[in-house]
Amino acid sequence: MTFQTELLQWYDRFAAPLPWRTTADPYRVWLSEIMLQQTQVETVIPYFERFLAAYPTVQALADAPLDDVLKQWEGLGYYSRARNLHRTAQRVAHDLNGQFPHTVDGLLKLPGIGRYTAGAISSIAFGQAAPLLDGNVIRVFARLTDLPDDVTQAAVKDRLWDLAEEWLHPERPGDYNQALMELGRVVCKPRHPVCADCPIQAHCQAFAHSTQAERPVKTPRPGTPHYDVAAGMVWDEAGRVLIAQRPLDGLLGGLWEFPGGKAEAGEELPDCLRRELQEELGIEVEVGELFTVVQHAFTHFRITLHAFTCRIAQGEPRALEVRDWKWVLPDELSQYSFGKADRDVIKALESRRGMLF
DNA sequence: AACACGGGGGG
DNA sequence: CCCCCAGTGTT
Repeated sequence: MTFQTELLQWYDRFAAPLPWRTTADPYRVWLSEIMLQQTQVETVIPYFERFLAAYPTVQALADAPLDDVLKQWEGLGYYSRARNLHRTAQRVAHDLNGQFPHTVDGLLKLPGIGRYTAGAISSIAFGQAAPLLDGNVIRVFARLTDLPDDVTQAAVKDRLWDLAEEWLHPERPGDYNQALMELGRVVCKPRHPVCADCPIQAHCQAFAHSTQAERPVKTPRPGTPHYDVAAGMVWDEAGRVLIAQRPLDGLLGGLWEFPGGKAEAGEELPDCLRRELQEELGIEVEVGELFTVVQHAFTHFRITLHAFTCRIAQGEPRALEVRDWKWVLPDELSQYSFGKADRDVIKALESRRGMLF
């Protein structure tokens, strides 16, 4: 029996009842696939449920303000996904008569849909014979073939894409693709693969050679740099705090923050904060006490965020290097989307306010 | 081809 | 602390 047949039999018996598997509705398949990019299944499930309740159709999503969509996305990361999701919803709703393209080539034209996601939607929602390759499939294939090559190299990935196409199950491409990924998630795991439970163990070259732990081969990534960041909690006479919205492009694009920025080499944090608030908002501030300190790790660097209490000494805020700014009451902060580090600052604010009474 | 882009989970 | 994750877009 071919490994494809055995894999599908296993999938038919043991497939997890994930919320996006209840129907083949292209909208649900698309939404789940965008959320699942670089994000684990367990993390996605609650976001998917909430998002679908807020926006039951692609039309509803297209009609929503981007700020609301970003608020729904808050905490999921890679916020360009939310911006592209919104753009694609508007394209589908307004230009494509509410219908997603069925083919890989058609889907690839939409923002946020690359080779993987186009293959996933095309095969799962529309039954097209389209291959896909993600981190799970790379690992499964690298072990099946006991691949000694570095899978972080583009040429090696190209060969794995060829393999994905060659090995595709023509009658059930969507189920086969999902079965491969599910096998990688629950059995052929990165560490401690459960080979005893593997339905295609008999086909696995790495199992035969006992090299599972050494596959796939990857070049280690370099260590991440660290930065100190100063942020201002600028208060006015009415007890409101100043928040700024980041530009749409770049890190945490479109999210709100307590304004500030990275300290330059040798720069004192209060000096850094005064400089940043002058550059971004055109205000002169008086920097007060250190309110709280938060550690946070991004993919490519780590930060220590130092949040200072401030007051405006001179000037009114202007949107010089920010998309927008607002004075808000502490109770209103929950209406805006923030990155994790700033949410930790807000958490410290809430716990300290509770202690006052 | 290399890099930017979040955050949570697990060893 | 490290690595991993249902990748995409830009340069």
